[in-house]
Amino acid sequence: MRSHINSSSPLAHEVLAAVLQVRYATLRVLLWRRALDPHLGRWSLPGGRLRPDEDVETSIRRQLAEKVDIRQLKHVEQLAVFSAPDRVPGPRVVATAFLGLVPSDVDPEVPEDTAWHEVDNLPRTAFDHREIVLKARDRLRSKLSYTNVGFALAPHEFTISALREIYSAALGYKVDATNLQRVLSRRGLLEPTGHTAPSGRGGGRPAALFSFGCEGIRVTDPFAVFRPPPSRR
Amino acid sequence: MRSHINSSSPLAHEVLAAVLQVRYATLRVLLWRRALDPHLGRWSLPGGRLRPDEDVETSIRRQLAEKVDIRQLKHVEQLAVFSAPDRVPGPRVVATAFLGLVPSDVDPEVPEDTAWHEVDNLPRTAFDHREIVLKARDRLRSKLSYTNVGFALAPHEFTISALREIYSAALGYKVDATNLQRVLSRRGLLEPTGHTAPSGRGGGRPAALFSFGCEGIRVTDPFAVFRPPPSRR
DNA sequence: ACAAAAGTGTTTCCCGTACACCCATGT
DNA sequence: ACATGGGTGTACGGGAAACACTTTTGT
Repeated sequence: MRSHINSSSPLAHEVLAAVLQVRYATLRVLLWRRALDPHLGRWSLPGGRLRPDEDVETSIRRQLAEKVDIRQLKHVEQLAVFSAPDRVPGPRVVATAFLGLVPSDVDPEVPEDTAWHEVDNLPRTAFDHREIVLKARDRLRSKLSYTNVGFALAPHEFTISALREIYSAALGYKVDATNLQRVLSRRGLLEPTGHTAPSGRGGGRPAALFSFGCEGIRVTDPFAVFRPPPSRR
Repeated sequence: MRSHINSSSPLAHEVLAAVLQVRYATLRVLLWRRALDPHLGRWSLPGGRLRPDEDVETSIRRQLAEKVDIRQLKHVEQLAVFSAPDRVPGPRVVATAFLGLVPSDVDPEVPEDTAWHEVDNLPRTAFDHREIVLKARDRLRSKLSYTNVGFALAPHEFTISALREIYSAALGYKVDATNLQRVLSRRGLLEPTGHTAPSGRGGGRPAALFSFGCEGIRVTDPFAVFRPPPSRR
């Protein structure tokens, strides 16, 4: 029988975040170099202990504020719990992992011991952090296709080809600019701003600038199959 | 600076599971009546404290074994962490919630204080358990369309119309038997067993029996859009 | 014969893709 | 003029939904 009075086996709880950004046509993650002994010098995810008065999301936002300007974090979502008893040496720590997204146009001031790393070319990481990063990448990849998360990776204003670079880098393969525009337009996500970007060195037609109308994640393609019957009016 | 030595603010961690089953054309969840004081008498999710030597999935499987035959649990997956500081009265408890699925043909012996309840007509529940159940339901609904989770709700052998009842109950609206068969066949999930079911009281053609070939969850419709280019050979 | 339930065929629609073609600008 | 990159139009294919039609049983 379980009881809420019998408080057996308390343990520590940490929150970690894989903060992702697309830059230089690559998907990157924010890591910091450990300054303490277990796995000293290895790269690890930002985060830390859960405090008594905060829930996990509040906690990760607070802790990330030390690394990046919190307003630049356009999206945060729970990833999974990592709880293998030996996932860190010493006393047991259960971790709640998050996925965070930062638009590609911001270059946040990060502390000295912190740096961006290519997700597809990770350095040696501490503990199970590599696994967490890869899970974050996979989550992002699937959500790009059926939600509007793209807004959290894109600058406020962008050309279609810039957006194409972002989607391509995140997904790991080239997407067609034409169809990207068509799909996002059909879903009502793309708003023309009226502005245009100057054409590049070799000439070329100046590109129109767009922005994502909506803030906040939304499912845009909820049911691939077994759709509910269209609501009669 | 975070440290793995400075073990500040330990707390308790519990694991909970929303175990779902379709029966009598309704989606049901396994709840048990609390015998202890905080929220005594209210219905709550099975689960309990995480032990020092187990990860969360091992823990929930162990604890569910007290309620249902573990072999009947066809699918288990993490749902989310619930961590509001005041989610339970008294000392703080963080919960990792799971979704569990049981096929519709098993009628497990459940302890006396345990019973199935309609998900769409829940009784008063303890703590935040209602929220957890609804989240489990929503997760199941979306996964039915792009994965093969259906296998975890269906009996080993079934007719298409029986399967239709299951999908309809889980999704909350009628699905077309014809298209259900076509979609699942196209995805290579349905295997004809060769057997047929006897026809009902009013006659009617006897139905062919099918089974899901695969055990274990698989994504069957990975990318709605932005598909990777077909791999050249 | 008739009703009932299962299964099949056909049609339609929509979405995503591929690709050819047109447009605007710099040199 | 011509190269360069942006944008549009069109045609194709596939998957899913809707629904009529056929098949097989019981009464």
